[in-house]
Amino acid sequence: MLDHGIKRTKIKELLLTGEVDREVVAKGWVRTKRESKNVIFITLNDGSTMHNLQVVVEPETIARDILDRIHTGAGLSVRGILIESPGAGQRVELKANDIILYGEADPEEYPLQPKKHSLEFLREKAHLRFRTNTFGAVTRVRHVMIFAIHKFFNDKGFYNIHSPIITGSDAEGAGEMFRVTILDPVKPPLNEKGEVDYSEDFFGKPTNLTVSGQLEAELAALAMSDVYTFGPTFRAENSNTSRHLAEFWMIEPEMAFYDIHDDMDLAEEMLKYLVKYSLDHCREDLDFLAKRLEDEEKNKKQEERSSMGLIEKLEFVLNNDFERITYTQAIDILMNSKPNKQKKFQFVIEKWGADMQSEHERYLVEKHFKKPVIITDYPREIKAFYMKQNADGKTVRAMDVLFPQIGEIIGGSQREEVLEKLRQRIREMHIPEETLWWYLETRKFGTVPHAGFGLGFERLMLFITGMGNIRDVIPFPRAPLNAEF
RNA sequence: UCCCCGAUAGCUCAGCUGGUUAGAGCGACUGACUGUUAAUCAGUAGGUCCCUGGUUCGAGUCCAGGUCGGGGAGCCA
Repeated sequence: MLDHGIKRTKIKELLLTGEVDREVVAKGWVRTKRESKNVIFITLNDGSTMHNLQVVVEPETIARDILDRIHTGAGLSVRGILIESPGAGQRVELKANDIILYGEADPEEYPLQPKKHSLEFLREKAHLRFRTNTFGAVTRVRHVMIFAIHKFFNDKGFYNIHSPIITGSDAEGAGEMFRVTILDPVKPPLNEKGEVDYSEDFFGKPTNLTVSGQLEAELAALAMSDVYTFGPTFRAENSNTSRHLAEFWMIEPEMAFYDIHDDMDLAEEMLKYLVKYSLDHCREDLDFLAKRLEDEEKNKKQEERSSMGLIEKLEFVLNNDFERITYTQAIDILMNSKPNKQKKFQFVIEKWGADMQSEHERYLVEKHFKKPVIITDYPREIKAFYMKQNADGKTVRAMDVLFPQIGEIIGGSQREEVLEKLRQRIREMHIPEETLWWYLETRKFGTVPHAGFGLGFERLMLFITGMGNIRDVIPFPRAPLNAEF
């Protein structure tokens, strides 16, 4: 678009290069306007950076009618000369010669006024919250993390696999699924028994949205060696927490010839890579989010305040090895812990085999080790059918990576590659074997040891940005009773 | 799904043991002033006190049910 006869330059570039005394065009949305007799200041943002461009207008140069209609939220194009700023606070500013007002924003109605808004309020305005500093920063960081994930795997020779979003198998066992159907919900076709006849449905059988791409990733890994998926994942659980979504994005690498230790090494290397990448490429946005978090912490009671700032927390993860312990060791630590002995835990650990609650995970990560912890070799009874069974007959080669505040950020395992052991586990868990025939054939033909894990992308985003609610790190969160926008 | 808390102006909130015209700050608007930085100062407008029912002479306030939101738990990533 050449509305002013000159190509538009993004604000990030205008501020970065700082080449003054040249004619440029900037486009964006008004954050604030300050008006006085001899000069008007318009603060413009176009999403390319946290920072705003200060547009300076001498009232007589621009039609009064236009100036009166510019308010917070309006969309404009400004042609002018980029000059050194005489004022403090910015190096350069744009002295306007011409302004095109694309769209007004009636200040009586526009919800985002130049003041602090609560995240809860902004969640209800998800269509406009991209225009706020906080959500703009989160959006930029989110993009950089998506890119870094692909770069990490690409540099290591992994292949990205698009696993299916609609699936005919409900054997993954990772949670409640969303049904996909074109049948009439009021009058579905029925069979002789009076049940819904899915042979009449689009796929000729019941289908759902995927809860995991892992099983398909395994198929690919058992030919391509190293693969990963990065796609949307759907869980129809009635989860109402700040850490769960009904629709989220998951990264699932799957590697042939990896054992559980290789798997852990990769998980740790990847998390550190992503943290470092964010510090190297999103520093301004992270500094802003750190400041935001700090201000928020000031309103908290002393004992609830976190001991580290956002940047320190990220650097801490980067500079320390994750603690690796077995489930058995974890249970020992917990059973001998003060809160357990004094019955301070809501769920007191009494014996080996108990499932760990988040209070226990939090104790290990935040109190005992004070750093990320990887727990391995869980009792087989509390883990999925596909996990590699240990020789002790009691445990499986699972690993969970636990992070402060968010808890489980990664769940993974070495996979059971021995056909008979896998079959036996499937039967014990009453999973219909025939629905997994294709999965089992990879163990029948050229099976090899392999491993993988799942990283919840929005959980990573929580950690990187320091945001407290998962609904604020994804543009349009889907959660129970919430599918607006 | 369970436990706890909340819903009052556009936003964030105050409103005592029920009492007559429901308040503040911010934002918006108007004016003054100013190379300003979420400017400053003065003024103006703005309310179905979430919904339904109940108790009462009288309900923003008390009770019951519901809806929505937040925190925690479970499920998990």
